[in-house]
Amino acid sequence: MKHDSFNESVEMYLKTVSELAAGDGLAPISALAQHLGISAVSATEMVHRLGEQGLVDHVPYKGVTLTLTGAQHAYRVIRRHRLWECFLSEHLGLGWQHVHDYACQLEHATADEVADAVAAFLGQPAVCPHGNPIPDRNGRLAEPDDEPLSEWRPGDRGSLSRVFPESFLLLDYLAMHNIRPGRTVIVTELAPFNGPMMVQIGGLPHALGHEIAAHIYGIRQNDQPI
Amino acid sequence: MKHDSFNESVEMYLKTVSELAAGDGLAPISALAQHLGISAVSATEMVHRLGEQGLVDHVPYKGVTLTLTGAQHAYRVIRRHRLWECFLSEHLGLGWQHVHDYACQLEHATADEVADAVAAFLGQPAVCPHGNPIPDRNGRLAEPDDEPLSEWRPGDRGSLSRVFPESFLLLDYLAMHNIRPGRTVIVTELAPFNGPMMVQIGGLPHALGHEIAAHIYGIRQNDQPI
DNA sequence: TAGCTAGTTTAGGTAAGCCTTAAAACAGCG
DNA sequence: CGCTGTTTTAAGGCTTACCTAAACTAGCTA
Ligand SMILES: [Mn+2]
Ligand SMILES: [Mn+2]
Ligand SMILES: [Mn+2]
Ligand SMILES: [Mn+2]
Repeated sequence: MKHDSFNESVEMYLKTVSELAAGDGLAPISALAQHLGISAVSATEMVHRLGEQGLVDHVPYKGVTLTLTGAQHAYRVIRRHRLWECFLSEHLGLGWQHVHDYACQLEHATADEVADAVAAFLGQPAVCPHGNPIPDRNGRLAEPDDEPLSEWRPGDRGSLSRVFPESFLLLDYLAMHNIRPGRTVIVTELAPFNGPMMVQIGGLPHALGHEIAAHIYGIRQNDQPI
Repeated sequence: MKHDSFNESVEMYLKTVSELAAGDGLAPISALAQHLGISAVSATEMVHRLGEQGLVDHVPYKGVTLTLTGAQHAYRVIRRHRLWECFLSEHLGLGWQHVHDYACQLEHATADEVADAVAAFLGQPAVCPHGNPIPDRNGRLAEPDDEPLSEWRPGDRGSLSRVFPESFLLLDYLAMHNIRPGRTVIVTELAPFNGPMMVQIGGLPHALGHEIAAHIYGIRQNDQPI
């Protein structure tokens, strides 16, 4: 193994590819660029460098995937990120919507020994405050089997599991409306003409736009009693 | 106020100037360069840049001091550093000699709100695990009135207050010999020909070289009972 | 099937922070 | 006053991570 730690920039690329490729498996460079707030040209360039280092595979004009090595490093960063989120939220009392950004800084400045010690301090938590699973120290990540609310249908009921991907604007909105993992949810109506999804969360009615519904995941339990 | 946060490089320069200028008030560029592990030419270059930004004053051929603005930023970094040290050492159980280096990474990735929350979590500690004072949120630092052991004379007694400046090799050595703030100390002998200083620390005899004795501070209490 | 367009890639360029080597300027000392 | 070692300037380069402008696909649409 040549490198063992990378700089912030590389880590953010790997993390972002991992997030964007979570669904279809191929992260378009434009999405990468947009997500990282840089130009597509710069992203292409960086992807080449990462490719030379064996961290990503690039299919020209199609997109980027992580290699095994790349994925391992990405998961290490994600682990540190989510562990810090737990600490900041549970022990420092910082706001649910803020800890994501604070952790995004700390994740690049955390030695593995520190991450392990934080994990022990927290009691080896399984998920971050936003419900996303925390990889173990070997970079193994339990893929949750929930579904975005956008795929639920009227009548479906269950409980919210996570918000993904996380972004301040979305988290802030959800915090304001008291929407978070653990809350019960019932889909009451799907407005026509691609309109919003009407739901009840924790007993209160909400209208969720497409964007939002696609980023909130839940576990359907239609057979459960109300 | 133009900037509010700086990058790691700038922060390390400011912090290092603050440390080196702690005594005489003027940090020679050569010392800066050596401490940061870069060439003197590069350090000069960077000092110019920092000067243009109003963070340091440079007296050619003499050395560098912090401006008021520069000092404030330096103390903010030092505050974050020492707060993290407390947390890592007291709550995560990481070794006294290791936390300095871990904190040196975290100090550049910590928002002020996080630092304040850490301080509150820790109960507003006054000193780091190595005995050095923690600046308050306004960057005010209580200068301790202790003296390096190198200035003590045979017969002097008191208690260790701090290790300064901190470096892994020194801290590791001290940890190995159970020498740390709070321990009682008695100077028993000063070996001739500039030899080592013989002391008793926590009841055990030690021979301290010049380097080391100059970096360990204590408060003399010759009038105290043994 | 040719043409368009959105997305992608290449070409060429910038700034920060580093580097080395060499020459010039200075401080402190004898 | 002149020597000597330290400090600074000068010159030329390197790497990383960005940029804009221009050329180029891929894949659809007419
Ligand atoms: Mn980050
Ligand atoms: Mn999270
Ligand atoms: Mn540092
Ligand atoms: Mn310390």
